[in-house]
Amino acid sequence: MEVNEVDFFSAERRKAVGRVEADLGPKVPSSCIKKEDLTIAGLNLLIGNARSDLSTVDDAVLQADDRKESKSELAAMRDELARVKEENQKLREMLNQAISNYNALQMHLTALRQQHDVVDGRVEAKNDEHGEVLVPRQFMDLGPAGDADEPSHSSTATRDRPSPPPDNGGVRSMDSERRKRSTDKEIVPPPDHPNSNREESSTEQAHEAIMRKARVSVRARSDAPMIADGCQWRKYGQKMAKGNPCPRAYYRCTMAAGCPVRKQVQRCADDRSILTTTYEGTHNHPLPPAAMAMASTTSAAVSMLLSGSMSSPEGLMNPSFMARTVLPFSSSMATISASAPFPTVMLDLTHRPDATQLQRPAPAQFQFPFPAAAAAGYFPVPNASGQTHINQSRFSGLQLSAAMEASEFPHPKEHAALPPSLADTVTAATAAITADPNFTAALAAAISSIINGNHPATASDNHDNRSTASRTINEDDNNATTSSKDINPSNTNFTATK
DNA sequence: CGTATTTGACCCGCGC
DNA sequence: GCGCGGGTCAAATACG
Repeated sequence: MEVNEVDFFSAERRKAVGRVEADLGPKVPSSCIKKEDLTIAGLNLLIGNARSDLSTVDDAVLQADDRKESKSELAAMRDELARVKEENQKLREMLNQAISNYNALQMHLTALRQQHDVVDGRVEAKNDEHGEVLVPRQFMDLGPAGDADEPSHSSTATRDRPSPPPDNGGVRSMDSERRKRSTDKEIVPPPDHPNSNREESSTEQAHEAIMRKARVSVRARSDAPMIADGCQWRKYGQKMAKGNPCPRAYYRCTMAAGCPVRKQVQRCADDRSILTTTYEGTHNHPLPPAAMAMASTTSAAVSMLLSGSMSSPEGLMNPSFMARTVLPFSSSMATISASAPFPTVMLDLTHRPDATQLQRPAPAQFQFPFPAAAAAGYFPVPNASGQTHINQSRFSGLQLSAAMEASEFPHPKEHAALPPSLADTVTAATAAITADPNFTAALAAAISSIINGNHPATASDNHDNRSTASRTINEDDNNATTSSKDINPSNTNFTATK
């Protein structure tokens, strides 16, 4: 009887393991790359199946665990269970690897679509030149390609090449962008397009508008003027913000001409060792691995916000739902705010880990702490309403060596500004967090899993950045030097360290 | 000399 | 309509 039970559960486990292995074979990620559309759906299915199978394994283990007591083969069963659990753990790691690959694949898909859209945009622009389809500039600005053909980019580049004469009545090109941005707040549907489905384009407009405006904030302790996130930035402004004696600095991504991504960096008024970096926009160019964390996080967060704000904010922002789904454990914080003016995700990396977290073994998977009671404000966020606070992971507990950080980001000029003592482990941790694709994968995959559960169609679509369409200006301006700088893509150290 | 940063001016949205 | 604050521009300046 006892032996039969063991055999039964072992058989069940083996069957499940077999299915998981079949699903998660090492060829999964690469084989899925070939067909974009099939890739996302296929991986989603695989991940879902794998999760289901792992649950079966868990159940078998638990049931066996319950029944084994007082049996004569207790010791043998324990050994067996230990092996089962170990195998189970390995399978989980495989699943996480698949999820990471899936996420990387999504980013790859995003890049491919961006390139595709650039081509489309140019084709469209060409048609316009021939007068077949006259699309008003304003429409172009409001369209899905919005960011890419923003006149702002001409102004962005005007630093380095002579500005065209202000023949528009002295209104700077950036002003039209600002007007457009203000229009975006109301998500005004675009003027009729001869070949467009108004409803569909309206939805796309809304998605694009939110994508464009969504922000990711990172709070981290750092003495450096700016955290290293793998991207190249140029400072274009600084302002004193009300209520904070520390100036706020404005940076623009210079890794590619016309990249719409910007960030603001400001020290916390209360604790000046805390640096708050707010990212806005979506990169219109492929990113080095070290820079994909923020981009992916932004994209995933926006997807989440989209799926929630568009249909069911309560459902999306239900902490227990998210806790069940993706964030089973945790200690420091991430905040997701869908409230005005911009949907914002804030990651608080300033909290020291506790001992248990430091001691916990670190399987290469995302384990975001997320107590259900984390609904009340834990750290100050401008938007006080409609927030969900997510207690997040042991990322804040990363204690990476300064040497690792240095080797990770050998080039960006911002590093030159870092204090000579790179022994600031918090800075290193921050950099690691923002640069670690595993973090990206963890957060993005977690968020994507929610999205896929609620809105299967939106997860990958929302990564679709069409902002590069019809971007034709200043492709060769001053960014050549910075963009040519080699960002060391090898960040496997972080994975190994964790 | 080319590039990046600084900084005062400007524009816009918003609240009153 | 006006003032305030946020965000950006672009000439001046600094830097390598």
